[in-house]
Amino acid sequence: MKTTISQVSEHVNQEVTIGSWLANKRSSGKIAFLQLRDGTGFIQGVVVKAEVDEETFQLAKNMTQETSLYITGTVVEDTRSPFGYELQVKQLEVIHESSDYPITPKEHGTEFLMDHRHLWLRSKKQHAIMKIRNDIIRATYEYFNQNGYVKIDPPILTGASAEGTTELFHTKYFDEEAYLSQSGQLYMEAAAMAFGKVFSFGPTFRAEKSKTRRHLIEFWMIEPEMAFMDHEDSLIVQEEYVSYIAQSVLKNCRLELDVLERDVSKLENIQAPFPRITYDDAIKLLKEKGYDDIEWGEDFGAPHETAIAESFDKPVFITEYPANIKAFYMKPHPERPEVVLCADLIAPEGYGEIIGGSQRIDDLHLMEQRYKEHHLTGDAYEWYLELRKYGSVPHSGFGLGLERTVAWMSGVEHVRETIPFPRLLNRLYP
RNA sequence: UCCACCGUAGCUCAGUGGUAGAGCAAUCGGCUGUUAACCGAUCGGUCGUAGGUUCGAAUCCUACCGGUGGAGCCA
Repeated sequence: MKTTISQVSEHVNQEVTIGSWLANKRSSGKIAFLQLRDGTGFIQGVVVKAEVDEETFQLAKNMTQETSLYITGTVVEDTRSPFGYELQVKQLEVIHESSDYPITPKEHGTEFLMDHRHLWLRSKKQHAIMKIRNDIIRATYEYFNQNGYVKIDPPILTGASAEGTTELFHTKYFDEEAYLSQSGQLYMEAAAMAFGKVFSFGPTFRAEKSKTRRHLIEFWMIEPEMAFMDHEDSLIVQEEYVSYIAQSVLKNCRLELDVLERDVSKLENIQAPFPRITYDDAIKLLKEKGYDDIEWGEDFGAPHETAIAESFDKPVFITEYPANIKAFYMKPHPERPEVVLCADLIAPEGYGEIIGGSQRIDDLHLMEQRYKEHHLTGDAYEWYLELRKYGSVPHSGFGLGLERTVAWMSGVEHVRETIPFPRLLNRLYP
């Protein structure tokens, strides 16, 4: 009977056939251990010389790394196996013999692994990270669908940008100039006015020459936008959603977290509500901690964010930033117009900013004033202004960076391992 | 873009002025419970590129190319 490694627990003491690849092997004169993978998991096949014909045993002994094969044997429970099960092999059928597979069981450097990303994805740790990524995406759809959101897909080719400050990728749109989307937000605001509560999930592109463990040139963002919800309502959605993801990963990815040696107590702690600190108090906190390289009105650097996050045992919201260091569309605080109704969610353990969100300006005249201040002119922005003209309502939204979230949940050091084929500074291949 | 460090065998690295090394991988042999298995043998190099100093350069100097870590910017 054909099955997969993930299904073997349902076939104990039965004979099964599994299409698989040889990840590694060990052998002695009379027994061979085949470490097999099939995409759904990893299992060990045991080939005992006395129990198979000579040809099969020789085949097992000489099999090369990453050879593809159909393996037939009896599923047995065995406590010596990390998966709880083993395959007592009866028969081997090689599909394709691999030779000189470059990624060996020993250590490799970053450049070599990145050059072989198409093969690196096969290894156990990368496999675990991608499974966690998949579960976070699945949990995202589940959470927003359960809470009455409609998934809306903003365009990737755009004629305008949400935040003019960051560098954009330029491209030709026939005879016009176009940009690759760096955020779907403006379109999601239009969608919220049509569907109430919406969310998007898609790639975004930033032509920033960033070179840190938290940056990718191409990354995926989840951007909910909610009509009739103010800043406070939005924070509640954010902490509920992030908690939902964390608990989902804990429930569905135990094996993967184990492979990654993730300290699960850190994930168990991700439960709403999250602590909040205003920008004003964050500045005070930093001063108390001895940081004298920042003044009110300046944005936090990575070390500042980490220092603030270290003061809390959960992710923390930093709220109400000065208006002049934030995006033009953010709504000013009603009593303090020098700050805006926004929040960044900072993850613990140095994973940095996971979410940026705000209540949006809903007043036409104020938005027109912001347009003037930011020199936003031309047709590209006209439609966005119209959203404030035809039944404008209070609304809020946020953007969650998927790769940073995956890195955080998985406990991996660098976001380049959290996307199948990362686009980095100076890396467009494979 | 700036700062720091690194480019030596397929991979990970040692070698700091006097004949190019180890472990892993690969190939051959041994081993009945291995967990990055182990033991023996074999194979494997224009020391990133170009120039300079020197009797002699992987080693010292200059430039360039590539990489890694960090900063800024951001999710």
